[in-house]
Amino acid sequence: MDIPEGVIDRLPKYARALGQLEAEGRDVVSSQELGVRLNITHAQIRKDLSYFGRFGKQGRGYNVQMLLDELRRIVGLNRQWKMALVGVGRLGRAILGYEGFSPQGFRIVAAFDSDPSLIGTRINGLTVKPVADLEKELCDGGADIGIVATPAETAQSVIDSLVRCGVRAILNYAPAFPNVPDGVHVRHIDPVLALQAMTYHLKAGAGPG
Amino acid sequence: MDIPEGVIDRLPKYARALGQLEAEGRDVVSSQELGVRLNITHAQIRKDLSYFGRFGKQGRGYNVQMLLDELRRIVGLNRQWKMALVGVGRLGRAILGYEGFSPQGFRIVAAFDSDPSLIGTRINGLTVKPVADLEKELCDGGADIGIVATPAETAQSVIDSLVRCGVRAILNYAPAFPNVPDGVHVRHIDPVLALQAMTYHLKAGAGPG
DNA sequence: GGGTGTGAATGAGTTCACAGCT
DNA sequence: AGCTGTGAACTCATTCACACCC
Repeated sequence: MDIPEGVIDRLPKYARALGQLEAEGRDVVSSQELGVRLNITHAQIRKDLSYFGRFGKQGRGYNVQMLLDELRRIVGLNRQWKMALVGVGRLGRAILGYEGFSPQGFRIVAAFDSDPSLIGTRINGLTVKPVADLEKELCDGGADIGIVATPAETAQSVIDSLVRCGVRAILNYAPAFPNVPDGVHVRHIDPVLALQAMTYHLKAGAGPG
Repeated sequence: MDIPEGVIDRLPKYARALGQLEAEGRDVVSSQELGVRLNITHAQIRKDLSYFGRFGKQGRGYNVQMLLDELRRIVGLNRQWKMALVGVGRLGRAILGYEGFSPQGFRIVAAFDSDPSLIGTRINGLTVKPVADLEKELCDGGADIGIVATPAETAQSVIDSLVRCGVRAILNYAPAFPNVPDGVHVRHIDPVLALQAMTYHLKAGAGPG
């Protein structure tokens, strides 16, 4: 069975909202209420969940704890993921210092850079290694996910290296669109593109859209 | 005429690629070649551009400089945009220090926080102001775009304030999905959600998808 | 009554394929 | 020959609406 990518994108949102509901001590939630929290229609939520099973009770809704457990299992949030960071410039250091990853099970276990003045330095408990050693260090399954925070010019070769090491998921902060083989997933974090997509609407006038 | 959002998202990518081609000294480019650079089909590119006009020459392709100018005009990249940052914690300071905005015409002109120990301090040439003064400071058209880097709990109220000041575009780094009126555009930067959407595929096995 | 699960209907977006220009 | 621009075909995703269950 093939699940639309849009569905996959929403599952973590559901999990996050359910985590909040759990923290609020709620036992049960309806697709309606979940939808209001996330700006998603209730029909959409039920349809999405129906790809994976029947988790609700008619007339009642979903058990918060149970649905949260199911979603964590489906999305793969019930384990630790090891990440390798490439590029320890200004942006890379901010990523290393970000406290939001580890509570969600994402841990940066290696950091690489090409700048000799950075190599060997310790940042947040991690020693920066030369990017030339990336494949040597990582190809024994050292990381599940790659984070690329290099200049655009080097992103493709870095990603090629990561892919050769079996990395099949890449979070790309570089302003570039590298090619990857089938089965490798890339997500782009690009605030400038996000801003530019919005300026189109700002420029166009006050109307919605 | 109503333009699909996916088209709007791709226009800045075209502009970026054309900027690179220009820097490489290229005069002409085909939809085919542009597509290879961006992992977008040539039919898609031609269709996207056709929403706005006829910019190419059959048998030849697109004039790089001319198409770049047109796209900049369409997307609104040919002017300066003023942004207000709310939340000057660890993440907010990284955003203030990011060098990628100003070359693209995006300038942070104000920074707000609720932490008394931050208020009044200068960061990157900007004095941090109390978030309580946001509407007073901004409602005279002080900013076109809001950047929200607060905790999830305060994101909604901050965004409400920004919207009351006429801000119609928000770049949201907070892990929250606030409600905004029609005509206000929100883009979410959420690396954890991006990672979680990928772990679904990692967990599922080695196949593509 | 209230809310789920789901086939059917609708809608949106992408790809095809080709006429037409250079 | 080469490449654009675009209606038509098609694929994919969302919404509707209702049977069914609590």
